[in-house]
Amino acid sequence: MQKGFAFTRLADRLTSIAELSDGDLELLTRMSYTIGHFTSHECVLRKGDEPSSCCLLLQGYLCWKDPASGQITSIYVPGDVPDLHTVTAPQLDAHLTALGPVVVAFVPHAFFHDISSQSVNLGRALRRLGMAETASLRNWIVNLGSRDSLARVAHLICEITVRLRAVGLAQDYQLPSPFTQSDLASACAISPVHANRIIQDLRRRRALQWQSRTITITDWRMLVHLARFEPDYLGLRQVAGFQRPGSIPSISPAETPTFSVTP
Amino acid sequence: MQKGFAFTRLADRLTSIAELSDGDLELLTRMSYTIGHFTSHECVLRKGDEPSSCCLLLQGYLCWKDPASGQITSIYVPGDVPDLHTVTAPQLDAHLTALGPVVVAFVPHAFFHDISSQSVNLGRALRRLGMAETASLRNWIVNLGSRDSLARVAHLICEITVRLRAVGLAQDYQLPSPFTQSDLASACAISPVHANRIIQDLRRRRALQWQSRTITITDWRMLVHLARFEPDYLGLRQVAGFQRPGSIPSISPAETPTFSVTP
DNA sequence: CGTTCTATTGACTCGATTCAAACTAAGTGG
DNA sequence: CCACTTAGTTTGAATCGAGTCAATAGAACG
Repeated sequence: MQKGFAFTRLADRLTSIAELSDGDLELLTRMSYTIGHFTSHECVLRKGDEPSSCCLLLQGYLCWKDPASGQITSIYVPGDVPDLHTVTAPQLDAHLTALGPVVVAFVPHAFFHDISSQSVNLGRALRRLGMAETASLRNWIVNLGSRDSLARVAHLICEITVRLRAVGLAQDYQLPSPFTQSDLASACAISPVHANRIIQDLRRRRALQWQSRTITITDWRMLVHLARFEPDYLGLRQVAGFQRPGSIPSISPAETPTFSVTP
Repeated sequence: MQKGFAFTRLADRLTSIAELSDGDLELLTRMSYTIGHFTSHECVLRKGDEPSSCCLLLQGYLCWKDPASGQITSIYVPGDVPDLHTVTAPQLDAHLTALGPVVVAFVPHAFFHDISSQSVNLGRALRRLGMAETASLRNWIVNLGSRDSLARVAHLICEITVRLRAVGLAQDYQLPSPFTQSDLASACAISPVHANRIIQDLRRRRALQWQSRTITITDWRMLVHLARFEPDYLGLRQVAGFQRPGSIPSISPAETPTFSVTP
């Protein structure tokens, strides 16, 4: 992993939700961190911990998991800082768990204090990062509450795809899926058996493939439609294939790829 | 409604999650606001609005409601500021709706800017308010995802009760319920018919009464047990009848009232 | 005093869970 | 490199919680 990788991840993520100046980027390069590696289902942080640094996710997926029920309450992609809130309130009320192999950068709380005091703009960007999280939680409540299991699974896959693409990953609508179907089930609040049936359904509809730990979306439009996915809530400045309300549509239709079904 | 009522509500709420100095309280008294009244199911704010003030709830209940599905994603009690996040990102992605008659104070964004720049302590208290909200959302995901409908309803009632008591209301375990059973159903993601059956079940178990727009909890322990309610996530400094982990139990058992069943 | 909203009840249906078993892929150590 | 072990996926059958529909009863409101 090349030097400055952590910087790139964080810069990409912040840029996806806010405009950063050259000065802001310069501040970000001063980030100090230590690297951590974790294997699937390993706890990066445990309920009750009071860390003095934050986890910047560099590679793989993390999730918050309620220890008592096993319910997953949110999922993170590279560039995310799942425990950013520990800067203000350190105590954790859930396990931060790896979904597949994971690489993180532990960044001292002080860094986030420093950059928000040195740049109003970065401070706001970090607050927006937190608010994007809140919006995402609300959206997930709507999902669990109002959509059937097919739509839930489709929605989760749509969300992960768009978030990966927002930081330059999954450009070709292929995403690593190192997590198990049971993990997916825990996120969608359905049984593992049912999750499997839903995935088979999505395969049968030729919306996606899922093999050798990779999901390949073969019909993005169908998936979006099944999920009734509207990515506004993610707070992203642009989403390929979607127009933000009130902004001038600047993305050509060609940006939404048309897939051929290759068996 | 007496003068300074809005101050009292906000001060009580902030005190429930953080210690405030006399100077902090002095700052709070400088709050300027205008009063608004709303009737049941009326929208206080609508999706897409970009308000320049926040809603401090003085009386009644408010909720965020997803317009498309009708799903309620969170409920607020007096002292709460449901749209505090609009200070940083004004655009709303849901309707803020009254559950029964409501009185709010509209407080300019500037006030919150001012107090957080003038008192580090108040700034942190406001951030904690936001984080209590996030924790609450996560908890609600766990509810929808992992508990059956009886536990969900019981949990919601437990949460509302504890939050009311944290700001000095519902001292006698009686709480106003100006909302309908359908509202409750929308929050718990169950059908109105089923909500009704759950409530009857709770009545049959003699856990509570619900009549003339009032809920009377007749067996708090049973309700807590049915809900598997653990109020840590609310971030309150003290909860009567519960000990905070790591703190010295300072509340005598007598603080948890034993109820006689009065038919 | 009727109109409207809310609560209640029963019958039927269906999506999703559970249980159990078989099958496959992925490690691990001899 | 194979035999063994473990983790993950797939399938079918039985069951159950919750939803829907429809009709009635009751409370609140103008």
